[in-house]
Amino acid sequence: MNGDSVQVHVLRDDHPGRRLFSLLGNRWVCPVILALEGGPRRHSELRMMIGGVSQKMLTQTLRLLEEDGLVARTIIAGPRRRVDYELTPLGVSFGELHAVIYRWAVRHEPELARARAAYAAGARKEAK
Amino acid sequence: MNGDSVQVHVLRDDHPGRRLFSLLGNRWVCPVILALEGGPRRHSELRMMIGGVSQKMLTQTLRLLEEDGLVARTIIAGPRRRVDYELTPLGVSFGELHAVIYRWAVRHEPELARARAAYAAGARKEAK
DNA sequence: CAGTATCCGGCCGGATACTG
DNA sequence: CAGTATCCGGCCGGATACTG
Repeated sequence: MNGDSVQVHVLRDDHPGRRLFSLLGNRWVCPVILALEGGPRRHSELRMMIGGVSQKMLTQTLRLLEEDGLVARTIIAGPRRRVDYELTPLGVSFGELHAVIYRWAVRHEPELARARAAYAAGARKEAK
Repeated sequence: MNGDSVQVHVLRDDHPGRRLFSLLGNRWVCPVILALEGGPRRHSELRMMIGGVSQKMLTQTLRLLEEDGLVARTIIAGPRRRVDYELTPLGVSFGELHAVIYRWAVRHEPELARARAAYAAGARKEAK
């Protein structure tokens, strides 16, 4: 609630939210989280669910999420080895946060589109 | 609420939230928004408030926010020309969203730290 | 299948010099 | 002051080849 106390911390490079923000900005983090909301998935299943992701980027993203404890990786040994990925409770909570942001985006989409159109149309003329 | 409908859209490259997420991940967007929550500021004031930002990055970030209608740029002509930046109503709303994310980060910080420590300590050994 | 290992072009962001 | 214009190194992410 106190804007000042938030400001002091958030302006620093290592504040608690920094890593979270960069996680949110990551191209594949949100798609992966969403794909996992339906339950545990294997690497190959995820690749098919998420269009356009390369094998390297998918592995990299999964490691990142694993490191932050949002995703758990389980190896099931046997004649046909398999590897499952699933959301941890923390990952589920993160998914809810994601939904909040997404809803904000959807709600304000018209305003955002209008602003961009105005800017592109040359609102910058008078600024120049 | 319906996870499926969100999923369908968010997996695409051009969904409404995409741009917002990349905005949140931007290194300087949040610091600038926070610095502007105290009222209109000039370029040079912002540079001093936000440690470590270069002149180029500050200008670039302000243009980005201006383009999305989160920040308004006003030129006050006169013998001593000056340029003010301030949050639009949309920008203020965005700041509130930011606070929600920040609070999530603070609340879950202990869990995140624990997960990272466990990962670094070699939770990956058994995975290898 | 679920990765690791390389190569490699493109973009991002910092430093520096210059302008109305 | 509030920028624009360049240069330039480093990292990010895709493509490709190889492995247990």
